[in-house]
Amino acid sequence: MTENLDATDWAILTELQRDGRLSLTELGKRVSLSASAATERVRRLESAGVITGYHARVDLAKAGLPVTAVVRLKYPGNRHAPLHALLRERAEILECLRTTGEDCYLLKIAATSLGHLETMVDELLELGSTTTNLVYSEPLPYRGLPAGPVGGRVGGQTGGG
Amino acid sequence: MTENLDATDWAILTELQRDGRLSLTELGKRVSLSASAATERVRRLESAGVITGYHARVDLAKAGLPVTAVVRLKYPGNRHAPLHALLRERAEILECLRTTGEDCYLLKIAATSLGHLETMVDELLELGSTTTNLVYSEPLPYRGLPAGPVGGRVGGQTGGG
DNA sequence: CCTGAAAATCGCAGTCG
DNA sequence: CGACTGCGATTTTCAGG
Repeated sequence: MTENLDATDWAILTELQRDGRLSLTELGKRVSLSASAATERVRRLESAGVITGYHARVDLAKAGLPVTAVVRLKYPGNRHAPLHALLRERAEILECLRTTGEDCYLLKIAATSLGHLETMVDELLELGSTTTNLVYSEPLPYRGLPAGPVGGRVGGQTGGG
Repeated sequence: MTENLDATDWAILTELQRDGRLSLTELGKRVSLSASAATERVRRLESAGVITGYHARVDLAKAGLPVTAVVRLKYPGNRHAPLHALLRERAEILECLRTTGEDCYLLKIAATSLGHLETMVDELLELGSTTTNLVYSEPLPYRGLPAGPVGGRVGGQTGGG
């Protein structure tokens, strides 16, 4: 499952999470590898599915979406189709997690205004009951994963396949 | 606030959100601009703070963090310092949102195991009471913002302050 | 915003440890 | 088998229109 990443792989992941547009030459320098060696490592991480993609991050407020909210959706029954359709259709839904607990789904929504958010919530209310919380701020701007096989390997068994 | 983005800017944002490593040449082609014009647009979006960065996305499970959880933190009083310290210290905390509602903070945590998650939650319990939900799956893999000044400009006033 | 040339980078070979 | 070196193509960057 975990593709057995060594320290160099982790260094690469850290750098590319920090700056996804890093040239392979510069990346090589930072992890003490030649450009071609770094390239091969990166290609391997990509095809192994460890790196799933590279994306620009956009400031929501500056892009005209000053309202962010977290909506929890309590979804009776198991008919996922309508929700999935909504996820595809409404690009304002930035993220959707299916979770344990009373609320089956947790959605992160960006809106142009409270009115806009209200419209979005109304659409969700056709599926189930919702709990909405506005987002004041994001105290954790951005950061990648822990750099390396995380220190806290507590209770290590991840379910020995 | 919103830096007055035109259709071309939005096209650029869409492309770069989909593939952050797109060459400026290729980007130019896709938005019908010369490479240098595309470059200037991108530079402008970057320095205006609309594009906040470029990041590689990593598959959590493949990187050895198969357990993801959402933890809501009910934080009595207004002493933010200890939490902020924890956010800096613990890279397992992927995201932190300060929200309205009974729970002041919402955290997204990645862990190597349930035991590891338990340790994380214990640390948070020193700050306040928590509600934890495991994440089954993420039905919405990745997607950028809505392409353009969002259709639903409903109730347009974003609160004139 | 486009054209055009210099510099850097990328991708592909080949070769060594 | 994994990592370093040399050449052609592409891309980036900077000047000028």
